[in-house]
Amino acid sequence: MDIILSAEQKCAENGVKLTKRRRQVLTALLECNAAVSAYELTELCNQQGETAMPAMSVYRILEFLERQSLVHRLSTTNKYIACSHISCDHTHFTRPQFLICNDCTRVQEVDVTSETLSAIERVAADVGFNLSDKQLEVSGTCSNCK
Amino acid sequence: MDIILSAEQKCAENGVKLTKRRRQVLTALLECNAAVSAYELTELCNQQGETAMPAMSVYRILEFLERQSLVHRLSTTNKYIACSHISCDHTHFTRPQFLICNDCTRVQEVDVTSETLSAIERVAADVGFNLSDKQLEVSGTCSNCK
DNA sequence: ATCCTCCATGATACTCTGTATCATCACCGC
DNA sequence: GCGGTGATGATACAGAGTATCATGGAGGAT
Repeated sequence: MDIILSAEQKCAENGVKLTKRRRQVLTALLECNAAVSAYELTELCNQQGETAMPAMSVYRILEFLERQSLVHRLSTTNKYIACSHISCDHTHFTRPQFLICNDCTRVQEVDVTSETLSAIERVAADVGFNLSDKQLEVSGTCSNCK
Repeated sequence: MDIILSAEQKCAENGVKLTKRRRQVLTALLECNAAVSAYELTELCNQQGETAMPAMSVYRILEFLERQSLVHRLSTTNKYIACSHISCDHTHFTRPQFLICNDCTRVQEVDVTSETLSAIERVAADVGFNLSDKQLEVSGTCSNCK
């Protein structure tokens, strides 16, 4: 698991710590390799875990991991997914974009061209909006489920 | 309120009825002129209402109104907003797009060019996704809140 | 080493959101 | 009137997320 090592390093750079509990949550999320809700993740932690993981902690830890860009929160489904760029040195200059499969709930992190994003930005500017959060979440059907 | 008349007409065309209760919910949503949650809308109905409006009914009625394209559901915030095109003959050839203000929660329904949408579609196709629901919800700061 | 402080975690209770289910009611065609 | 169909009422419950206070543990200053 050198993804965890990369994550630890990133945290260190930001002056925060990837504690045992946080590592446990991140590991579980990486292993399930899907978008899961906070409660599903709680169960996953408890299945493999020695000591019980309270849901409250999972919420707090997910919030922490999101601030470190180690996980992403999908607001359309209220689920969380591990960032696919933890171990590479990818920095999110644009916000991450997601394709969500309606059938199997698989999630794919993708890159939308900056032209597309700025096109959306222009439409927003026309009606006086400043876009803050440029994360797009679009649902559809993935290749497996067609 | 000739918006209600237009809504009634649309329903009639689809062979369904805009009952008293449904009209009541739609009217409340139109009057508050904002995106509100199902429970907030329930309260609004009960404030002005003669007979109590149960939350369960509001959920059912919102689902109905959404099928008739009279209201839109914002999945990022779990809120509902009246369609801004009820009384004009606008048909949603593309799915509606929304800008959501983080500060005042104001929502603006906008039109994104079909080129932009197809750019997103292309990115999706590259990784094997078929987009089903092309509704975009992007958050930012509106002109009033800058 | 000891104490203190700060932050992470544990534990509990509660509110808000949404759904399942069954009963009742109103309208419409026959 | 009768029966069928769809809308609404009522209740209970499951799930999601938050508030709050207590406890624990690593690190820093003395």
